[in-house]
Amino acid sequence: MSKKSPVNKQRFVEGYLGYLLGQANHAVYKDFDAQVRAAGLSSIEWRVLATLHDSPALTVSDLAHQILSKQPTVTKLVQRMVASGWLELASDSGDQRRTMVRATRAGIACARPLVLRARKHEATLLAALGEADTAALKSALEKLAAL
Amino acid sequence: MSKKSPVNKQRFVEGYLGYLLGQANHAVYKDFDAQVRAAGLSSIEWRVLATLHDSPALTVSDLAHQILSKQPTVTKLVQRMVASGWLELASDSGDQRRTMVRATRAGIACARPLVLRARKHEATLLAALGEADTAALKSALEKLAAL
DNA sequence: GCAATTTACATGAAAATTCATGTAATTTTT
DNA sequence: AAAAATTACATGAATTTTCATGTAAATTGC
Repeated sequence: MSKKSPVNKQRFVEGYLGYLLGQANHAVYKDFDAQVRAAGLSSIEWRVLATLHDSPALTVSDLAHQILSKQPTVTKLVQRMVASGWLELASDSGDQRRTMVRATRAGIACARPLVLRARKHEATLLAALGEADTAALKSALEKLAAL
Repeated sequence: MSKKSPVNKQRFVEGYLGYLLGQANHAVYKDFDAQVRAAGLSSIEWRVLATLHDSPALTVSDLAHQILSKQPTVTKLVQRMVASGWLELASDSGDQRRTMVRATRAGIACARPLVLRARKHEATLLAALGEADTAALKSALEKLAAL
């Protein structure tokens, strides 16, 4: 690995917010990813089902926005997930341009145990952080996300 | 867009740490991304140069680890960036298996103005957060990244 | 010091993503 | 109400990423 010097900010990326966020994100996600793969999902498919399993149908664009991906990516991802039986499409009677996407029973069934594990995993992490830090962290992240 | 209800945690992803981190990460990165593209870099190329512009040569694996990517991805990314003149390769006399990667003058010259802008961008964001929240945030993120 | 194992990277084929653009439905202008 | 502009999504081609595996160098065990 690499020797860890205590608070060594020689290099730009050390301490840089973008890098810290990326690292934390990656660290948090990495453990859990194994469980996602074991359930037969890719990371992005998990994000889709985590979003849709307890949500009414979303448009392709809304879904793309929620999972932080681009519209063409999601169009094709959704097509694959429909073929896999995890999602289904419907049209919006009010606006024929829209493609409404929702989870099927199978998709929800696939997501549910993962959601439970995700909650547990999060609880473990947050317990390690402590309540005070957790509250501060979530609040700061929400502020950042809101710009 | 979507109506914002105040603290509505009906849906799983709302308030979920993985989602919050992803959102914050995305929000922070998104503004800045335009400047990266304007400098002729992709996001991942920026990460490489941000890492290498002020660092001694790294192995391909170390670089992959630092930019949170996989080794084959980085091998090929590096090959492209060598062709673009931003990186150069060297061998390690002690271990012939290694490929050492470092930024060229051109790569450093490309990165430097972006680094300045990244610092400014970060300062703006953190100013909006406030000093206390900033300290708490960075500390919590470091803890998370350390597992 | 040789065989077995591990480490570091490269690579080919397959899959996913992205960009640019296309098409159709809706909304806005005038 | 027709034309213009915008919105929502799909798609083809090119690029990038990923997985599985290959190769060569270094390390470990005996």
